Amino acid sequence: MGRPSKPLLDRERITTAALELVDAKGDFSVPRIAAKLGVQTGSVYHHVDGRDGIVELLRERVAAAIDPATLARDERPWAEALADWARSYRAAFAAHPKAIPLLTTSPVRAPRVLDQYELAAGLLLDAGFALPDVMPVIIGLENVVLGSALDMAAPEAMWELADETATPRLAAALAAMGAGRADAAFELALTGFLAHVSTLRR
Amino acid sequence: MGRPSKPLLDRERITTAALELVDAKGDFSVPRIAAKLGVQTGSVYHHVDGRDGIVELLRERVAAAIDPATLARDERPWAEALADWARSYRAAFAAHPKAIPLLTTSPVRAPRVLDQYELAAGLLLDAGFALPDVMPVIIGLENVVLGSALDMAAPEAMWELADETATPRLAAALAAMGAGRADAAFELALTGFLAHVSTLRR
DNA sequence: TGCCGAAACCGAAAGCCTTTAGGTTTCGCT
DNA sequence: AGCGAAACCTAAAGGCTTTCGGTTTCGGCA
Repeated sequence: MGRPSKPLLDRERITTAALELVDAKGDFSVPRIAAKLGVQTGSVYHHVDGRDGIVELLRERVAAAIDPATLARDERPWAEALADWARSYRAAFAAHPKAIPLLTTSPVRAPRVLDQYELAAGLLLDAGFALPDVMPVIIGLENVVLGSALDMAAPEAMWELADETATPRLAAALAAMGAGRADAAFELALTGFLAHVSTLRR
Repeated sequence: MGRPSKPLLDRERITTAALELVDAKGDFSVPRIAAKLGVQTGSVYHHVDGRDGIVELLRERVAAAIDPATLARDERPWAEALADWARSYRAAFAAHPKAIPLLTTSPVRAPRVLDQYELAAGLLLDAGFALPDVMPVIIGLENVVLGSALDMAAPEAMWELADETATPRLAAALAAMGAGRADAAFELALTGFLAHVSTLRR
C-alpha cells in the first residue's frame, strides 16, 4: 500500500482519538486508537514515542485548558489570582474525569505549564514572599488541586457505605452534605491554604 | 502434581510478593508474583480476585500502617489529633512511594479504614462542628494527604528545569528551598487547612 | 526534469500480560 | 471409608506493546 498522498495520522489526531477513548471507557490502547483512525496498529508508532508518549500527549492536551490569564499581572490581589488559577487548573482535569487516574500519577511538566509556574513564582515574589517560601506555596497549591482531582475521579460509590450501622456518624455526615461535596471540600482547602499562606508574607 | 501437603500460597504471601515487586520496580504482574513464590501463574488466581484483587490487597496492606490511635478520644485538641492522623496517613503511603500511583487511583474501601473515618467524624462532631461541615473537612484533609502523596511519588528530577533562563524566578525559588520540599509543602497545606477549618466551629 | 533519501503506512511476528478451563492429588469432614 | 472441596499444574485463548522489513509516495536537489 505504501505512503498515502495525504497523511492519515499526526499527533493531534492520535491525541484526540486517545482522549475520546479515555473519556468513553476510562482507558485506551494503541490498537483501539489505530482502529478509530482506520490504520494499522504499528503505524501509530511512527508518530508517537510509545504508549507512554501518548499519555504525555494527553497530559499536555488536558493541561492546555488551564487558563494562564488567571495569573496575568494586573491589579487584582495575588491571593485571588492564585485561587482562580487553582480553580482553572482543577477544572481542566474535571473536564475529563476518567483521564484523571492516568494523568495525576505524575505532574504536568510541559513547557506551557512550567511557564505558568514561573508566573506564579513571580506573583508571589512581587507580593513580598521570601524566596524559600515560594516553592512550598506552589507545591502545596498543586497538592490541593491534584488531591481534589483524585477525589473527583473516585466513584461516588466510595462514600456509599455498605453498613451504615457500623459507621453511624460518618453516615449522618454524608447524608447532611449536598451533591457538591467535591467542590465544597476543594473550596474549603483552597481558601484555608491561601489564608494561611498570606501569614507568611514578610 | 496435585494439591500440596502444605499450601504454597495464601493472600498474605501473595500480597507481600506483590509489594516487594512494586517497591523494587514500581509495578507487578501475576506471572512475576508466581515466579517469586515458586508456583505456576494460574495458581495465584485460586486465592485472589484477579489482578485488581491484588491491588486491593496492596491498598489494605499499605493502609494498615495508618495509626488509628492518633484519632483516639483523649484530652488532646481535635486539631492536633486530626493533624497527627493526616501525618500518619501520609507516612503510610510514603513508606511505599512506588505504590502510590497504583493506590491513589481508587479509594480505600477496607472496613478498618472506614472505621477511622467514623472516628474522625465523631471527633469533629464532638468538637462542635455542624453536621454538613463534617464531610467537607474530612474530604479536604484527604485531598491534602493524597495530593502530597502524589508529590512524593514524583521523582525529584521532575523539577529539574530544562531551560533555567526561560523560568528564572521559578529556578531561583527551587534553588532556595531545601531537600524536604514535599514535607514543607505538606505541613504548610495541613496547618493552613486546619487553621481555616477551626473557624467553622459553631 | 529526473533522481534519491526520507516519510508514512502495511503485514507479520515476538514476547509479554490476564484470565479461564480441565486434570490430578491431597485434605477434612461425615 | 468415602466424598466433595481445595490447591496446584498444564495448556491455551486473546489482548496488548513494540519492532522489523517491505512498499509506495513525497519533497528537495542537481
